[in-house]
Amino acid sequence: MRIVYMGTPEIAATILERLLEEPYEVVLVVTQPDRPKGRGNTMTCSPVKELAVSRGIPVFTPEKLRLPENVEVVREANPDMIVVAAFGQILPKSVLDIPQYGCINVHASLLPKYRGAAPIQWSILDGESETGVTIMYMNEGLDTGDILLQQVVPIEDDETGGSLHDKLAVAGAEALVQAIPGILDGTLEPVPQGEMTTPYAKQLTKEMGRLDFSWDAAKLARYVRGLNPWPGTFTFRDGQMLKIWGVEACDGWYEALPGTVVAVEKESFSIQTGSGVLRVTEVQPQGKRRMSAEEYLRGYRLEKGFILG
RNA sequence: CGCGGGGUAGAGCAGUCUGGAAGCUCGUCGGGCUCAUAACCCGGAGGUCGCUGGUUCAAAUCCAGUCCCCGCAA
Repeated sequence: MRIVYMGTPEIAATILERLLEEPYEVVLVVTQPDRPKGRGNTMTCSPVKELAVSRGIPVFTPEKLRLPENVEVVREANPDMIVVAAFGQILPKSVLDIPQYGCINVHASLLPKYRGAAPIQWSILDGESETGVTIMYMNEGLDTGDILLQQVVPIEDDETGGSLHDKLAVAGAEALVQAIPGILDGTLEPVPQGEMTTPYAKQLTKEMGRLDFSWDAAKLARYVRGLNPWPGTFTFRDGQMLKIWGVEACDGWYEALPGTVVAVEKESFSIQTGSGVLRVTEVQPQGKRRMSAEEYLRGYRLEKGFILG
């Protein structure tokens, strides 16, 4: 069977790598064009492109897939099935109609929950106790196609966006290769999605990581975990950014404004929030590397009563 | 050449502008106090100040180059 694979970031590369272990023929990989990235703005290619190139698979990087000449490239690959995972572009109907077995999408949530760009992190931010992956047919909506297969993944208490991302990448890859035979022989029954019960999992931004200490400590802790490692959470101290990487939500209340440092111990310091206290255990000062709160406190003395934010 | 911060004892920082004997907090080692301690007191070890070259009587500090780490923006 001929497959055209479309995907861009790390999670899509993990899934592609697993797919390549199966006896299908991945004839073309479609991914986002190289972009200037990081310090120095060096041109960087997507993880999916990197993998495809290393395996000698043809790569197509259209700026806009929906342009007719680009659709034609996909058609000429003559795919029996198109597999899409975090591609980053909407597929026009002209592409959806190409393969006889349809366009299959791997999505990192239990649809219809968390349609959108960042389902993994939002499930943590919202305090969900479980999430999962969905294999579905694609249609013209945004993550609205009929469901073929789902797999639940629990969210641990110390789960971070990064750790959950890795788990869902593996789960998604396994679910995909498990689903494909059932799709081919028609034994996997597509089930329409219900109404979405969560807000759209909109794209994450750096600004989302700015901690508002008037929130309750539990929510702040979820943000610190969910936005780790990207985009990360931060506050300010004397105008300098201070990234917050490790925290613990505690009960307790001090007579102090949210954002006030209410306790400084050997290995941590605590901040008053709108409700409860946030105990900080790992930070990163601007221009410095990540370090434990213990290390931080040795050099950057912090006094009780100091206000962050 | 996108903008910017930084590399100083095992760790985290100050000192650099205004060159002139290497400092702070913690750890570590030894001793003391204590019923006891992660607490307190006394004492010690540990650094070619990222690397290379230059200026100078003298460079962590000034100049040039180079390697590495990080933040922002995209």
